[in-house]
Amino acid sequence: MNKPLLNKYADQTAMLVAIDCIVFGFDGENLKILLIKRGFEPAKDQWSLMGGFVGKGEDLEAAAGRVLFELTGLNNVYLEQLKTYGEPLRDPYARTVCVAYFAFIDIKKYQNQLSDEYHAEWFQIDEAPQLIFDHNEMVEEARKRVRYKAALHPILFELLPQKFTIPQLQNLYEQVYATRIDNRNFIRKVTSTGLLIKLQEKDKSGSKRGAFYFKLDKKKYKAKFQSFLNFIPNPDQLLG
Amino acid sequence: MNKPLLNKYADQTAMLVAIDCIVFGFDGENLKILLIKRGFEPAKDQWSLMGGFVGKGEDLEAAAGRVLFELTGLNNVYLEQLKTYGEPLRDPYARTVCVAYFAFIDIKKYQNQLSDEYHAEWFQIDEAPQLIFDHNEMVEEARKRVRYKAALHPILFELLPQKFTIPQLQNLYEQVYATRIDNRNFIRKVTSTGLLIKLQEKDKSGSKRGAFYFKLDKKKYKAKFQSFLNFIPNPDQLLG
DNA sequence: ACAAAAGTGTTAGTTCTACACCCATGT
DNA sequence: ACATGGGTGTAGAACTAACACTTTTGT
Repeated sequence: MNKPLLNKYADQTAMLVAIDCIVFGFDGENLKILLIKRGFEPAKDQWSLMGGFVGKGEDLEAAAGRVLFELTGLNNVYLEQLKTYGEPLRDPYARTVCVAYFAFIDIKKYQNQLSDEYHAEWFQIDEAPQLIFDHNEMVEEARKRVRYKAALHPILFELLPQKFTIPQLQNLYEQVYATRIDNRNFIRKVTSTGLLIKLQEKDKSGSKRGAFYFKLDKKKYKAKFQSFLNFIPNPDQLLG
Repeated sequence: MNKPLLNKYADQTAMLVAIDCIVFGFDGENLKILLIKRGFEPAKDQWSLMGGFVGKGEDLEAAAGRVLFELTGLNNVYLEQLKTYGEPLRDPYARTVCVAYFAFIDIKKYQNQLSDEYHAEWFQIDEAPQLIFDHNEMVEEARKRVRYKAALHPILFELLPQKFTIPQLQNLYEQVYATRIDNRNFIRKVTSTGLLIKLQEKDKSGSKRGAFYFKLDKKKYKAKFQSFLNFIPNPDQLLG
């Protein structure tokens, strides 16, 4: 801005604004998050969420997208603003307000080599290390938000490849909610949404019989995304 | 912070951080929002949300609470972080990242005289004027969020006085969703939650017969706040 | 007596959950 | 032939939505 600051503005304290991303991935077995080894002080070499400062003329979501691209080489990642953290001492070095985003990526699209400079690693959520600043709290809130949202909306499809099987999908829900789901009821629910298109092809990697692949009906997915779908039985009990 | 900035930090652009509050109130008839006439440039004398800059050692939520207190004279207001807005040009005067909160207050507790310096006024939402910057967008998103959340959680009680009648409560839901609700089904739902304690006293202002007052069972309210309560029939259709 | 809002029950349809067996295939 | 995971059906319970009349009381 090249205008002179007005009185009301002039007295204010400017702060750094950062974004951090909680990146979730699913490898078919476990739900994971992507962490990096921080390359600079403070807290150099400690595990951390991937983040970065918001640039001068940069929008918040654009900053998150940029940071994700730097880390994963992926664009068009599912990205949602989680919450903004502004506790004055959260970053011991400078007053930094942090807008946290969570992201879902198809873990198989992740290009490990691209992120060598960050020493990025996937962790099972329960086995994740201690993180810097308030990042553990962010991860916890992101998990809660994901559980909340996925109980009502078909958000978890963003974690799967384009072709997936229903057992894979069920396993993903079971991971997210750390619970067992009855497969007959689950299949009935997901198919009754009309969101899935059955393919001829089968995935034989998981069993001898093989499981049919499905893909998302993109149009219906977009149309129904805001509907309450109720994938999870008794969700109340699982949201703690 | 009195340490020297590190390289990684030193190059970054500091920004102003503000909070804005979408303050909802309910007068028994209509759902309203509280707006002020902005007292300083830019956009002096235009209608605006109540807001303020985040102070040097101040937490975000504390800043929102402070601003609300300045405006209404009330403490312990229901306050929830909505979303953070950071479009680079959203404030034409200086790069300002804004953390928006929404608040619910019992409109009768509002002390009009305290806010004379802001020229605050209650507006029916549909009759609200054009607001500065991106504030109209914030109001729209807050309305959506309230509709979403109130369909599942007993949040709207925060808008009512301690004693309220079921017809008042129903009217509030009807205002929020701009819909008519069947009173028999509504009563059954709210009473079956166990959240209400019936008082002996009646409110005779609305009818000759009078309607019994109820109050919240605070313990159950806290315990059940996270449960999915489903107050609204077919909520999908109403959330647009 | 009547107007105006409060309060009360029932039924049919839908959805939810719990539950157990057969199927297809590779080895 | 058998082991492994994939896929299918049903019945009882719970919940939802649609629906209309009686009660109370101030005027």
